[in-house]
Amino acid sequence: MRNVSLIMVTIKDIAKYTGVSPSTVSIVLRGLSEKRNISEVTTKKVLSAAKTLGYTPNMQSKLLRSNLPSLPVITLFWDSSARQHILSRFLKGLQESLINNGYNYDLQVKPYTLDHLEDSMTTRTLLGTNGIIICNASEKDMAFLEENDLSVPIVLYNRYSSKYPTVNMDDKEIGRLPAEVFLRHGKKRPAILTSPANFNGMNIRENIFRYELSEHGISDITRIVTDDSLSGGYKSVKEMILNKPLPDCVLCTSDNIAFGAIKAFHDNGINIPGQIELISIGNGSREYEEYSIPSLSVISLPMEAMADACLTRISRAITDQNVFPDKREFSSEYIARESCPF
Amino acid sequence: MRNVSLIMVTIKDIAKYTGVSPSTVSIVLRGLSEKRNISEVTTKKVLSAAKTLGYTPNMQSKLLRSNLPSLPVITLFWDSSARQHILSRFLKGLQESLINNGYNYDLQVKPYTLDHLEDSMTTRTLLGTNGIIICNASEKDMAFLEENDLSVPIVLYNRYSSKYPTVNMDDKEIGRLPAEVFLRHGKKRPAILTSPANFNGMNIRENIFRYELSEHGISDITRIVTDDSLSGGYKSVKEMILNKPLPDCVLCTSDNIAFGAIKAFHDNGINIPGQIELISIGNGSREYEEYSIPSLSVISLPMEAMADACLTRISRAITDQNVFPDKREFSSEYIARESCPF
DNA sequence: TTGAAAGCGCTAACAA
DNA sequence: TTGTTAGCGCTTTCAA
Repeated sequence: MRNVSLIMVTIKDIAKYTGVSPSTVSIVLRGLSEKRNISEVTTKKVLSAAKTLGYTPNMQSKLLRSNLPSLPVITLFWDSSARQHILSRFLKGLQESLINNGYNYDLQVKPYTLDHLEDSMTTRTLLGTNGIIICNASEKDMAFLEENDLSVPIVLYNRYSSKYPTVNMDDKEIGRLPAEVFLRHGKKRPAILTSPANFNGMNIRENIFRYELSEHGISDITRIVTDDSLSGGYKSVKEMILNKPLPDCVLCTSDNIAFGAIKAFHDNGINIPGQIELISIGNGSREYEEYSIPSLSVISLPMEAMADACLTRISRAITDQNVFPDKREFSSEYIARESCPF
Repeated sequence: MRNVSLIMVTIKDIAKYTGVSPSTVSIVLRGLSEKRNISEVTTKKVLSAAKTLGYTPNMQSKLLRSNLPSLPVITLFWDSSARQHILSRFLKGLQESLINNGYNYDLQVKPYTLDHLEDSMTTRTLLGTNGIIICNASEKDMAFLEENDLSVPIVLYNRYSSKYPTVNMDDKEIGRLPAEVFLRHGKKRPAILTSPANFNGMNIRENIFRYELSEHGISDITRIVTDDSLSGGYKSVKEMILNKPLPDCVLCTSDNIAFGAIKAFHDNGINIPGQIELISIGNGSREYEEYSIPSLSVISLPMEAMADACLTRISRAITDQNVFPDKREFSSEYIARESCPF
């Protein structure tokens, strides 16, 4: 559509093109012609040149020249395909952390497409930021991060790495807790509704879940893989219903899947928790969990605390220069609500 | 906590402090000591000086110096207290628009606190961006925008102004549509669950809703104001139930309120849509509307198209210099689902 | 009414 | 092993 030349047009170019000096161009472009007594002829000449050449001001230069104290910039790379509510929870956590810790940073969010982190991490972006928090990197994105030496401090949220500081939840615990609940309730026929594992923590969670159950003689677990969405959860339950016997308890690996599943059970006259108890790995919004029908029992993830931990680490990396990749792991807890009481 | 000096420490300062030249400092700080044969003594001296002085690199300078073609930056100012899912819908809309139109922009999101847009729009931020999209500005934020002449092109989402280009939905239509549905269904005792109007469109919607109903002899409308959240919706319905007679139809001004209301009706054994029909102004996620129990009938807002329109306007403002404040208004539609069929 | 020169913080080339 | 110099794009004196 638009012709984007790779070499940017500068004030100098306009000056050369019109035959006036750079300073005059600068004055005109900032709308100060009148105040500075620039002739109308010159003004028009410059403005039209700017348009034809496709001038866009270089904001770095303006900033540099402005001599304003430049706050360090922290960039949050966010997988924009993530349909969950996490972003708002995470952002809120970050902002609270900024305030509580008295940090003085300029926070910005850069959406990126899963598997294409590399494309978003241009040299320009790297040069333009003092610290980076990366959320939900895919395996492919992780490979990129592991293989390349980026010049900016990076903290990984919910991923493991020996190269970068990481902030995680205890995935083993996340798998163990729901198993314990189901066992305590004497359940015998569990099912797990999950989406393709786009990070290894998901495998760990599921494996520990299975392991704990198998330790108590339960090894026949219905497993349905779908996409991480409400429609995915809905479809997988419909599929489940075709294959009797029904499970007596279900673990959903995300709130999206859980809400879809609940709707499907409801539509088919299956009572939650009467016939089937349901627990979700609570990666969504608290309120949406509390006000669903029935309200959703979850393994609650400490998103806000994790956001704070990410910020602390990045801040440390920015102030101290040399940082070793530490691993912070947060604990989760079971929150019993209607879909699986106690 | 941390001592943030307002004047930033530069490489020059470190040079003066350590008695070596700026270039040496630069080399050391970028970890090139070995490659460039800088002595260990100097290296250590510089690094420790950087730490004690609290040096953070000025990224503008790095960028400027790097000579990389600088993509124009578009900043999305987002009210971070907004609990809705809109951000993800809006962002997705923006990104699709970027791709579809072949725009070459660097997109960034800046969260801000409602009523405090002013604080986020620092000179620095303004200088650092080529175009701004502002979402959900409060009345106070709007006053700030109207009173000040900012140097960067701005487009307003979901707000009106004679100063800036705006992208809106047709608020009259949004008020009219649900009224028409309820009238068509022969409803007599409507209620409206709403939150404090933080922009005038909300008043317009409600006034037209009331007007349309009054035109058909219905002027006794239950009205409950609560906060825009699920708990708000829940509370307001509990309050409503105390004051018999119950309405026979309810308009919720946001999905959050609607979901809370639905839960409250459910908990009190009131059938939706059997006893009460419910319509929401659908500012949330499509999927969450579709898979709620019952699924939510909404006035559907064309978020993605609006995001595209915002981007088009900003792009136009960036390329052409002089732009007049046009007003684009999008049409909404009624989507019938279970909570109010037909 | 316009232009020349200096400098914001940083780095690369070259000199010492 | 380190320093000097020039220049990225822009704006602000000051001079013409």
